[in-house]
Amino acid sequence: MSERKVRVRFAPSPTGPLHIGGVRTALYNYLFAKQNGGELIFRIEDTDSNRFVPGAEEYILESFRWLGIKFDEGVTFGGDCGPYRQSERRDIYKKYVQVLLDNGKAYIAFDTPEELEVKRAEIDNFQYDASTRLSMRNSLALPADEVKALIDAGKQYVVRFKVEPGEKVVVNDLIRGVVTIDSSILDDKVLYKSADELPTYHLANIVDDHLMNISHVIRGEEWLPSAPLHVLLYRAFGWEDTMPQFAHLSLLLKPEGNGKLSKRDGDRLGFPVFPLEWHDPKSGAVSSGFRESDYLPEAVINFLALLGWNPGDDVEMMSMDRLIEKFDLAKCSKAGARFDYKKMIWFNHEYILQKDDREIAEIFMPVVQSHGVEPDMELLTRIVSLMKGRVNFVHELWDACSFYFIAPVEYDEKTVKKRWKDDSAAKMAELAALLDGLDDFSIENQDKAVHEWIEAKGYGMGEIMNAFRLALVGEGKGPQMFDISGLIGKKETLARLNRAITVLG
RNA sequence: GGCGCUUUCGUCUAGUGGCUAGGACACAUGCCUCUCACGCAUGGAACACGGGUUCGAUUCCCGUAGGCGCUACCA
Repeated sequence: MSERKVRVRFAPSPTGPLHIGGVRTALYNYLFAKQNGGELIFRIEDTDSNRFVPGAEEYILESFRWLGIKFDEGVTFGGDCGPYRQSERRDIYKKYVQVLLDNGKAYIAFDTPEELEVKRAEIDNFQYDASTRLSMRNSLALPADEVKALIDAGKQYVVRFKVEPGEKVVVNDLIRGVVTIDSSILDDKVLYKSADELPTYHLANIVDDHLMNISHVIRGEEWLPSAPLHVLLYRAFGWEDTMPQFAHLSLLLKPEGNGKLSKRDGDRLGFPVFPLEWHDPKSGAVSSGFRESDYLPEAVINFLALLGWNPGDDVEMMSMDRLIEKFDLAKCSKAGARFDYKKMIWFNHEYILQKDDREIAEIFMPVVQSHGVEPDMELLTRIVSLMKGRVNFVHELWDACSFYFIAPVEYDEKTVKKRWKDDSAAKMAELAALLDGLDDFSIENQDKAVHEWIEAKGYGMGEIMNAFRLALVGEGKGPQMFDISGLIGKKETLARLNRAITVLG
């Protein structure tokens, strides 16, 4: 391979929300580009006007913004190889289709989709190829004047690639090694449709990758069967010397059962398969997204990076910079990877742990506010530092720590039974009096005073603290007691204590 | 059906001819402890099968079986 500048692309079709598998493909492209000081191009492959979904392009762009995958060039990013939307490149494709027609690598076919359907119904495994093309209605079988007449009459046609049979086509894949297929099994693919004056994927893809100086094509495994066709296309254009290197990534599979990961799996098992929430413009259906489900983008990236690739050491927590440094196409696994959403939850937990308390508090603040509470950021940050280790998602923090803001109205029955004894009220009254007498209500001072009191009286640590906890929290959970009383303050602590004494008796 | 890709613990994977087959998630147990968690420690758990090649195969080759993908005027 020559020392060509690394240029890769992510080229989705705007047909709906970006699937998580597509996100991983984009991520690998990004990592590869950045590692090699190259560029990542964002191209929109909208050659099928029937499948266009409004809003999809914006959705995809917003997804990558959230995830921190940055493009260097392409739709909305500019660059010298534009336009980057295939629907805006009609003239370019038209020109190259003509090149193929002129050098006999392609031909015009008039068979309608309906006619082909009939043919397929009649003949088992019918394929439009060297063995059948002469019996079809095309410029190879028909006299030249008739072809011209049909075109002049405005008859719709397609341009098909003329695949020469009996040739071993070799694809050198960066992940899978040498893949060889016999050109005889390939069909004469439609490259261009006169009806909408647009090419199909195969032609547009090759022309664009060539014109945009793409050096490596990193894409999903579903493209592997058509890679030989693409090689043939590069050859037909005489671009074989600058043909990009291919790397076909394994697919993402269902967490359980058979098949590839689908939206249904997410719904069934309770995890998203899209980066952002998606509102389908036609059906109005809403699909959940990782962002709205409270996943941190770092966790999604880290998890996805390790699904089908790993650096070969035991380090799993990796920042984007680290991933860029360590990524290696040759270490990508060849077999499909099941989507282990439990591990992703673990990653989310780890990233909550790793992030600054303040940063988590800022994410948490709107959740708190939605419950009608307006804490100051300092207090919330302290609470977060005490509580964040116990949750997998930021929003779970509310259930874990709402007692800091809202006094218990009820007391958990089981906990009362277990922790509130006949003499608890009396002891809590003593504790209340003791705390009331403290001028210094700091956590350290409370801790000292209460311990001395417990020791002097010969009380059990557990009986005091558990009853105290029940009074302040309403149930048997939470951090160290003085981390609660100290933060809610003396007045609130005494109020909760007194209420428990009254209510529980 | 045809063609291609693929196959190590339940899951993600390390491994590249000789290892007690390593790590992580999940699971179980224990420790910590004023509760619940976190955390920490420990444990169970895998080379799909059959032939070769070799002194020796998880590792190389060939089959079989399973899995996945493609087989459109969709990408």
